[in-house]
Amino acid sequence: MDVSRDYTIPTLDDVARQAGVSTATVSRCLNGSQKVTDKTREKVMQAVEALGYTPNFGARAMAARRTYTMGAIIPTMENAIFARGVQAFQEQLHKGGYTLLVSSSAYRPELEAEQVRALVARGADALLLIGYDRNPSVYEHLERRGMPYLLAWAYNKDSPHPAIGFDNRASMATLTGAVLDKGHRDIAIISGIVAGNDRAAERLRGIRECLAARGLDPDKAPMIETPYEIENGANAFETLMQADQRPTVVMCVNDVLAVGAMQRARDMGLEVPGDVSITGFDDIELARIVTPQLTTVHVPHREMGRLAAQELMHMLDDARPGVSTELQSKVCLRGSLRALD
Amino acid sequence: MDVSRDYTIPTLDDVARQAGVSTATVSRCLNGSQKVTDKTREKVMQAVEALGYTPNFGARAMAARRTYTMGAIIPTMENAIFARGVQAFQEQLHKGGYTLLVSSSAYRPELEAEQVRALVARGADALLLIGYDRNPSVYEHLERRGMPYLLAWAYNKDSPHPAIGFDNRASMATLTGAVLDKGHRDIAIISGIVAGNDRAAERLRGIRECLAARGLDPDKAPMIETPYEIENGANAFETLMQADQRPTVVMCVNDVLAVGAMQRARDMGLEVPGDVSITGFDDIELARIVTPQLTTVHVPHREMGRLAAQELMHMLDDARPGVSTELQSKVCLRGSLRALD
DNA sequence: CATTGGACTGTAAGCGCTTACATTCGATTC
DNA sequence: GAATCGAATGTAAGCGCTTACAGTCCAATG
Repeated sequence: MDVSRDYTIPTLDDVARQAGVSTATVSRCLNGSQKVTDKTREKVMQAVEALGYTPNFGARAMAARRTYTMGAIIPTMENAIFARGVQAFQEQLHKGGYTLLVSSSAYRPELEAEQVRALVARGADALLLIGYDRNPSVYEHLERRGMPYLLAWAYNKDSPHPAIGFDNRASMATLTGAVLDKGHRDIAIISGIVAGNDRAAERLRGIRECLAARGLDPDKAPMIETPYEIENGANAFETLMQADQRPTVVMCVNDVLAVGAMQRARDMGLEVPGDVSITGFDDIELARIVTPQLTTVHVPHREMGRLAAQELMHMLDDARPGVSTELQSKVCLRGSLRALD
Repeated sequence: MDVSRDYTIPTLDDVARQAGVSTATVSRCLNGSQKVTDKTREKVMQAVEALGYTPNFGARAMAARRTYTMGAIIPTMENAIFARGVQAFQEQLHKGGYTLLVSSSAYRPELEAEQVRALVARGADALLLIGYDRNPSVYEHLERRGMPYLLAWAYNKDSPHPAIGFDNRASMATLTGAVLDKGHRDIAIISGIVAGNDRAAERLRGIRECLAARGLDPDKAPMIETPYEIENGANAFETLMQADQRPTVVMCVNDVLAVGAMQRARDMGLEVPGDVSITGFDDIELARIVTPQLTTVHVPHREMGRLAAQELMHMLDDARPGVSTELQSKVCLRGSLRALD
């Protein structure tokens, strides 16, 4: 008798023995196959209950070669940029009987590649990734194993990769237009790190193109590039405001940076929007919590998440390639942006 | 020739064949065993590279009966209450070579039980859970399989379960004392749902006990119990402020509710803290972002996460039961609480 | 009553990996 | 040069599950 452990993890065999049937029958019960008598099913379920049996996921995955698990790799969990979208993604998956595994790449490309491998290794049936820019070897790895994937938070009609998102460049251009319409000409920019981040890059481009189209020189607009953190937004703002010619508006490439800017403005004793206007992008929850509320671009996060889940499940069910979808964003004018007289 | 798929997922066997060695040798290379010649190792690594091989996690878990994966089940990912702690938890685990799997129970006990099973099934070596209150069957299930676990965000010296956290009741009592010291006597309370949530329950108790100790009747303090959502905090605040005798301070059981309250105060045209003071609990990032900054209780989230990871890894390494640790919280007096004249 | 067919159940072959144990191979020692 | 021994490598037995295929059973049929 083995004394070292007085507990045993019950297996399918244990259940089968206890119920007096074969393992195949137990498996069939557990997987909702019709070909089981009610009487048998009941016996089995009782045994399962009595033993406190839970199927071993790894074994099941290996035998069935299907896990009903989706993987998602997002650049960050620390700030809320992706929270709502992922939440909706997961809710929709849940309805379809799928489980979601999320991991974060901290905006580091090599980490993303590692996470992809990890999720693939864990048997994810398909993957959700953010944006287009990444090492080609990642796409290669995915192709090589025939792993279905979908990109989100970006849309580029010229790309071969299936994606569901919106046009970051055009959205930001629209917002910039609105800022110019308010009479602003001295614009400063706080951007996220552009390398390996097409969303940030496209948004920045959107501002510059709009400025150029309106006859302003984009290169004249002071710009700071900094990682997506509230604190960084605050520091960047402070630096920008120390220039000889202060900007009348600071446009941030996302809400997190913008909130940091607002915070520092307050700490510096500057009124928003009286002394300086501030804009963001994403319309995360924070945008409405700050005082004044933040002018930003609303992204249909929830819908994007939901549709991404649907598309991925269809791809799997029908074994067909992914289809891209473009969603619309919307500029939200709120208190942080004022009209110049 | 199989035409239906032109890709094949390489296996250990493929690598072994390509490298001209046995699967055992390949496995040894991959798992860092010393017993391999440098020459052999090199051959193997080349084959791995050439084939783009990634080990199948499920198979590995099954064979090795160890996954180097920890599971954590937190009540919510949607608001940031647990974000920093979990982040630190995961960083520390990473240093020890562990991977973290997180899932959220949405404050629903039955869902938590399901998640526990799911993580166990996925082969988690150990689990991190939040607080004490849960269905006994969960603890039973854990015991039965000999699954190591640790509780966090709460500490109760009388409980048999290993935990790492702080005394929610005493912390809240201290804050309440500070509020009373400022001259407040008309206190209203916004609490989270207490059922199945010992943290909320203890915090509430902390307020009531402090009031009683100071000769005030706890039952006189208006109280609203509502789920942890900004919006709910806002609504509760509005309701409380419609009473005949307005409170001079609204104490919230966590920062999320408090931020909601502040938001609604602003929308109702009430000055904080001029017209009404507001306090929170947790000291999440938001607490410093709102204007005025929130008076709250600082919880050592990061340290808690880090220590939890260490303890769990030690439990696994030494195959020993968990040890409880109590951490200290600290009241942070900030702009949202004013002294009554 | 023998035959047939359909519905359920059982048998057993893997899924891709780790690892105890057996084997081989050199180098060292006498 | 034979014996010895430790290190490197190979062999093969599972880990817990699903599922193709085979087998069984019983009611319906002739």
